[in-house]
Amino acid sequence: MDDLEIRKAGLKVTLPRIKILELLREHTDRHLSAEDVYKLLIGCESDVGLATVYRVLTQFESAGLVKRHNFEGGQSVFELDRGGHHDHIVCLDCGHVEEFIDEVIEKRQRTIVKEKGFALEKHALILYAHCSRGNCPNRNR
Amino acid sequence: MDDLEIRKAGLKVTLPRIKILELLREHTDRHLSAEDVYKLLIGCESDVGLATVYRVLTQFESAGLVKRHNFEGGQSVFELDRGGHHDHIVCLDCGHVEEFIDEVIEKRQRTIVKEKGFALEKHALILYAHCSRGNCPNRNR
DNA sequence: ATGCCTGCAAAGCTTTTGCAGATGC
DNA sequence: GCATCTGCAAAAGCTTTGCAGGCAT
Repeated sequence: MDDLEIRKAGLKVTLPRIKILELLREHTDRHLSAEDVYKLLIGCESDVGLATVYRVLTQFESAGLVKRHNFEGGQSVFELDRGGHHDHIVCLDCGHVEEFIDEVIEKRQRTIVKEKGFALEKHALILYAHCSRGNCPNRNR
Repeated sequence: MDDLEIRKAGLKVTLPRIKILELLREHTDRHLSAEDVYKLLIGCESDVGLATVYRVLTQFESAGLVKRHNFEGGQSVFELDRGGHHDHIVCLDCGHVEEFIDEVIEKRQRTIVKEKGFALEKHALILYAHCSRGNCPNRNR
């Protein structure tokens, strides 16, 4: 089914693209940086260049397959775009990402922006936190 | 009075530091990148190196005089830290920054994080928007 | 006088780009 | 077969660091 999504995006179905999409599907618990994807591909015996990873991720972003986020720490991270908007809780210890959406917050945002005389385009809400009691369920990185 | 703040931070009172603090005070409507500060200093006949700007801003950040934000676009931007926490509305056209704080949103955030079993450390909420009807009051950059 | 600061240049990181060869369609 | 894609290497931004001289105290 990966093929179809890639094809729909107007891109040729190549091994790097299939692999990268696959990886993103497998890691929904933690958003991956380009470097992460690159290392995972190397571990998978797949021989893909870092430049290609960046190119593919950027293309996927343009195609709406993927969303790019700028969490703290310089590196961009990527997640599969499954349509619905949501915000993020990021664990500062393990990088685990939890998604949420809260209508109360969404509504307040719209109200605030309107009050100030702006037209809201998009927003980024990231809650930096620690997994409960230090025993992170996902403690890599 | 700049002198006092710098001294309180345990830093020597030097021209670059005074100038940079001064600039940050003058530009509260738009957060400045290190590059912005550098260019403004050059325009002010002050001859300060870019590396020094970065160093001073980082020192100010450690001292709690300044806050660093990662808005979209790779570059970090800096604002004077006047104590209270607040979130930001950033105009995508002109870079104008409006601050706000909303207790409803703050409270919801705490609730959500607790529900998910995390301990909130901090958060970043940025609303990207357009100034009303395209006639940005501040349309530099 | 001493130790902290500064400017310059060089290096570090993440990300992008140019190009020749490879591959999908 | 042709256009698109890939890997490599080089380059491009932003930021940090090493070092020798300069300045605040």
